[in-house]
Amino acid sequence: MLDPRKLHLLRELARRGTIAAVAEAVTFTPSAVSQQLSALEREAGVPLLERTGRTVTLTPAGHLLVEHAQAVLEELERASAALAVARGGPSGPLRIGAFPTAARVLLPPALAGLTGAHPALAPMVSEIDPADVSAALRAGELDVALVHEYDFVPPVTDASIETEPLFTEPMYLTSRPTVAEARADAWITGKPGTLCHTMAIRACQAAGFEPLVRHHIDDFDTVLAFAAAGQGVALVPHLAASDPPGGVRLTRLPLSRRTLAAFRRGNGEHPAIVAAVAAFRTAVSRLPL
Amino acid sequence: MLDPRKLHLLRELARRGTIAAVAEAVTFTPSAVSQQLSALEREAGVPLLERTGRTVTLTPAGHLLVEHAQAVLEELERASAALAVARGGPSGPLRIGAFPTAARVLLPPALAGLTGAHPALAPMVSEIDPADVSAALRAGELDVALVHEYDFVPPVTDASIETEPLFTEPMYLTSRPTVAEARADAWITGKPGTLCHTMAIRACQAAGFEPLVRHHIDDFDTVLAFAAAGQGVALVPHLAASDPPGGVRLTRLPLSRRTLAAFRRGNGEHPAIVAAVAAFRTAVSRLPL
DNA sequence: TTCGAGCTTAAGATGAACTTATGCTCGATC
DNA sequence: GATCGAGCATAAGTTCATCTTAAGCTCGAA
Repeated sequence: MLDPRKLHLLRELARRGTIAAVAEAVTFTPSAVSQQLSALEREAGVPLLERTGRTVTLTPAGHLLVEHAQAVLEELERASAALAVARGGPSGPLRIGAFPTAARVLLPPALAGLTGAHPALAPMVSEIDPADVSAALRAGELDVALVHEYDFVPPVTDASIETEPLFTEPMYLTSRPTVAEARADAWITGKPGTLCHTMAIRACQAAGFEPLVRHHIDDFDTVLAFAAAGQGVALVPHLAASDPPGGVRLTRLPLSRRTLAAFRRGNGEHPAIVAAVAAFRTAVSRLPL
Repeated sequence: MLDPRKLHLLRELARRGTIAAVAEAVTFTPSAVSQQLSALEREAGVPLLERTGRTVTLTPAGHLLVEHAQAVLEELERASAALAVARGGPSGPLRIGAFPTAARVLLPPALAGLTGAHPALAPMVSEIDPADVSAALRAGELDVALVHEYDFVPPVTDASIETEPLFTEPMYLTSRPTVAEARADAWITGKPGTLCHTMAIRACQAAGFEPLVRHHIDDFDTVLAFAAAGQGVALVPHLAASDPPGGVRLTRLPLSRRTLAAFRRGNGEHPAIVAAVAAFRTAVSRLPL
């Protein structure tokens, strides 16, 4: 019988590309991952990995098996969710990931509602950029996460991750009426690698120029403080723009940001996930949108 | 992560009813099965088995998990079948089960065709009564089996077994023109527990009487020899009735028997299964029906 | 050429899973 | 109503898979 643990490693290899990265994701040594994949290959009776020097690539058979691995792991996830239902209501630890603004604005009321309704539930929050969420979910480091998508930035499609939209908010530009007019300005964006950084670059490119990025700051309150001090222009979402510091003009742009809840496919019926998404929704409904 | 090996044991327990029977089916000791199921229960965090004295019963949660176990094991079966395809064509051992008449009439030409077309395939045949087939398939003792169904005998429905119909043949009665007229005769049926035995009993009950069973014989050639010797009446299928011994009158009845190929659900795309069913079909097409 | 990143293999340690042995519960039998 | 056997659980020990550590190999970059 094929071992789902090995199938999981194979799937991670397909996503991350190197054995070392897989090992880091599952907190094994590369040696262990290598051995497990070799064993899987032996059981499969057909080469799954192609070793060329110090790199590995999946063979067509390897890719095929990844598809099936996906289906197997999804069914196992469903089975676990069904057991959680049988255990009776949400309980135990629930690891929540959230981008910083959500952690500040959305999570406090959501968590209050969540633990109020389900005292046995122990939510644990980690700040995490949306770009890293799907890997963290797959690795089992998170159970549910708040992520966002921007226009211009294609949403990450991952067969093993499912999302539920929560709300949409408009984006604002500081100091200038349009992005095009900020062509010569210094820009304040998120740190490289974050979605916010990508979003700002793409928005400027869409307006026909490459932005001059001077500051990399993730926290929108700090961003606004910098803008108020004349240190540059920035794009901020509605939620972060409700109470701008003095001297900061905000112009609403025809650009929006969608916030979603993400979780492992097959885990959507898990009572803790259901409860968390419900709590997110009621918190959203009380947001100043 | 839930262990599919343990899920398999739970599914077998649901089918067979006792831990001892499961242990026998998988050639473990009852102790091992008991320990594995206890471990599964611990991981599930909810009681799956109810122990009352020396018997175990599945709880509702246990039954629920069996449903999911079924789905998981089916996906694993699919993955294995996909790997067999990737290995390139049918090869290796293929364990075939067949009821005696099929083993004699159908399998010799079918196996000749099969090994002719796929020399790397090593078919291994075991005679087995259709009543025992699904258990043997689930336990992995067989990969594919020839079974039959009778009118009057409801087909065994097993969520983990899939069937493909091969052909239908009429049934014949020895010595008498109708079943009702054999009310007072001595009957020759299959051994108790076999489908043929059940079928004969039910056919007589449908005609309004309980048969007087004197002989229990599975082999239809022997049955016909007994009938020729005046030892009783019997129901025989068309395939076994092509060359009746002298003195045996055969009357065709409005009663039929269906022969099917059975295999584990999810395994239907396995190249060896595909090849075997194809070989069965060509052998059937050359049968005197 | 050297360094480092990445993969593999060998060898040892750890833990899961099996067997054997034993005890318990309960229904059937004498 | 004692005994027997079927059925399950627990304890203890063994075996085997799986992990880590350690070392070696390959290849691209400095």
